[in-house]
Amino acid sequence: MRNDEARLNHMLLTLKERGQRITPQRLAILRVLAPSEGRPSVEEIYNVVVKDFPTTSLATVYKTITLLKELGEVLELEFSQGSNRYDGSKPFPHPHVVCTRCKRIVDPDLESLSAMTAEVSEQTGFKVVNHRLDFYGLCPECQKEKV
Amino acid sequence: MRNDEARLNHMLLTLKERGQRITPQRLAILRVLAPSEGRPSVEEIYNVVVKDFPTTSLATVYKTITLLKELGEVLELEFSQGSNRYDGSKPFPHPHVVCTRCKRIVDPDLESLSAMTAEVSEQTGFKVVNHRLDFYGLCPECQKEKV
DNA sequence: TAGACTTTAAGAATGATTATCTTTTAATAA
DNA sequence: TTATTAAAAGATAATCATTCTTAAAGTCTA
Repeated sequence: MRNDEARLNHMLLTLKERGQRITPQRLAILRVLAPSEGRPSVEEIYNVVVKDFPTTSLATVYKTITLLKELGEVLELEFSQGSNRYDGSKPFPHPHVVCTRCKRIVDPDLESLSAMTAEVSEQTGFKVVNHRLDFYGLCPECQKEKV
Repeated sequence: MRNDEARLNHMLLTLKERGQRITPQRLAILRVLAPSEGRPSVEEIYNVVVKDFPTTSLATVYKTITLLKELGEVLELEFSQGSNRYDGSKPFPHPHVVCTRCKRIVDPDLESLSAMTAEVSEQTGFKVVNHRLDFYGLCPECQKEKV
């Protein structure tokens, strides 16, 4: 997909601008994160990268992710149980819809989001700068399944 | 507050109905959870309970929380770093507004919520059964602070 | 009160993440 | 191209919330 390539190049540019080195391991990690299909966990990224660079350490993946987070080039989806997941494709806050059965994640495009953010500010006086909006339920396919 | 007492009684009733025992430790835990001011962590609940029952174990608090979650009497707020927090006062999904500076949490009453849920269903075909809607930003007081 | 079953307490185990420390390497300039 | 050097990688230990295990204590019922 053309878009993934653009994301990869953008991430590379950001690293260079900040004086960060482009190592083979980092490039391999970026290649996994740029499309971010399935929003991989650190473990999953590691499993891909280790095929090409067998000496890669989990610590390297963790450190690269931390760097990318600081640069605003990856979105961390936190889960208190199980591992966190990472989206390098859309590294800004956005709503998710998660199927609790097959674990599929969809990014809806919600017109009502700006209205809700406005309502939050108006009602609480908060200056909203970030959000985590996740909806959980059954996707169309899983609704058809019996059990 | 009258309301806290009603919550406590409701929780006790639920436990009894399900054939669960009301032990002194459990009662002490419920007393902390019913008002849920500050949405305490397991550690914080433990620190209160251990004053009256010095032999109490952290495991007991964890097990009671697990039981209450199963009975739908407490809402778990997950955080991948730091501990989870628990709301026994409003044990159903509801939006939060969190101050990233002073950590204060406010429950807004959002009219736009039903519209957004409808938009999610319409657009994705998901049957939405749950959500986690958290907004992060600065509360009015913290906006006034300089740094 | 005895017996059966729960719950508690204490500490070990787990698992994701972070920290530490040594070795290796990418980027720069001679 | 090579030497230099600060950054990054790799290996492994440490951390910390949570879960598990097992034995002792408590609760309820007959």
